[in-house]
Amino acid sequence: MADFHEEKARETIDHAKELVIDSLAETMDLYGVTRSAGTLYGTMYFEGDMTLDQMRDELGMSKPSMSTGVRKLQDFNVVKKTFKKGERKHTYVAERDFFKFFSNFFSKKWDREAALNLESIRHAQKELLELSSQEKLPEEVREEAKSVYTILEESKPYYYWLQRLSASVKSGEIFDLIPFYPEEQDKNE
Amino acid sequence: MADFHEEKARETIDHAKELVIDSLAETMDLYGVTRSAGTLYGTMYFEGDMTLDQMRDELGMSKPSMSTGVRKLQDFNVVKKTFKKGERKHTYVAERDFFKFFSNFFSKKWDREAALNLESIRHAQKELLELSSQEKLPEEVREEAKSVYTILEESKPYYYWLQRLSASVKSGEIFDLIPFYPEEQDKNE
DNA sequence: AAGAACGTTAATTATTTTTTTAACAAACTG
DNA sequence: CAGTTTGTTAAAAAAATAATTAACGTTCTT
Repeated sequence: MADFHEEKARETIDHAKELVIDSLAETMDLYGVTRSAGTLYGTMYFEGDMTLDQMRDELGMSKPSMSTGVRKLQDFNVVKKTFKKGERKHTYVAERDFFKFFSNFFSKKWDREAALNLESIRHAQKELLELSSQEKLPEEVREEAKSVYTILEESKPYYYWLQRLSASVKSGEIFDLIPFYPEEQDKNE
Repeated sequence: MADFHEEKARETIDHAKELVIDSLAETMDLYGVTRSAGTLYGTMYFEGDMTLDQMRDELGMSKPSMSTGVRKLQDFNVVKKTFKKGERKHTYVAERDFFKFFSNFFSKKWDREAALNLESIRHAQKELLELSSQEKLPEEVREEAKSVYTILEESKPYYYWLQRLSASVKSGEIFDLIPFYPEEQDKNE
């Protein structure tokens, strides 16, 4: 009888976890992480260190799926390989501090966004500049080239800002500017 | 002969735009926006107000695709419907200020993340609390329930922080904390 | 050194997502 | 008010993504 209750209780705990795992997965889906990777993350979040085999058992999926899922999460900087003494299988651990999750995840994305777009802007402006110097071209075309050049130039401050935001998030400075707890007033105010 | 040069020049301008449109699309892909929606955004970014037919012509895709693409971008808060006098067709405009793009896009996502997870945590904790009060259960199970409850409780500050970050981004306060231009020193420093 | 355990890669299959064509509904025009 | 034009919804086709099984290479064990 106690076993029956105990069994039901364990199911309830698992259900509670699943509720949260699902919403974590949906959350990550918002940012373009697939639901299954999100579910894997959520599972690791509650479970702690896991081997690929444990993940397979827990999620009822194939091992290669776990392997690729883990790598994807590593790419997002939210899962790390751990070294567990005397354990032959590789173990992985999910970042359980959501502040660090946020830092790792977004600083990576933002850095990439800035690098990617600044690079394409650089190339585009180079081409446009060559046009502007060709005096044979009709004024209208040169104006158009100049105009696009300017639009691109004016977008640069955003990417520089994004890089600073990323740095602020990486360094933790952002948590001074916007503190964890509201009562933790900004010292500078 | 001038026409030839002019034609080539226009192609070069288009190519320059495409370079940037592609990287904008890749950027948006980073955050889970499909490449085609990203390309549509990029096109609108350079083009300004556009009708669905113009988009179709520009991208060489079907009109329903444009319709759904535009709606998706509207859902992300980065495209708005515009009212153009004497124009029967609907027109849409992309947010060209990347700071506003950032604000609109991420505040929406972050608000949703917080709401979603706080809600699931609420439900999960309710279930766990009921277990904790059942004194018949083995100590071990009650401990487990309590432990999961605590983990969830401790994650809440993150979501509250995320809501404040979102508010800060929505209000523009973030741009005081992390200024557009580095030389624009924080007044409070 | 041979065999087993483990993880990854490759190829195939399955599933999901996206795109298109076709049908429809609403709003405008004369 | 009949006929267009415009935009969206629905159904079908196409394309892209994800998952599985099978094969492989590496490392550990004995």
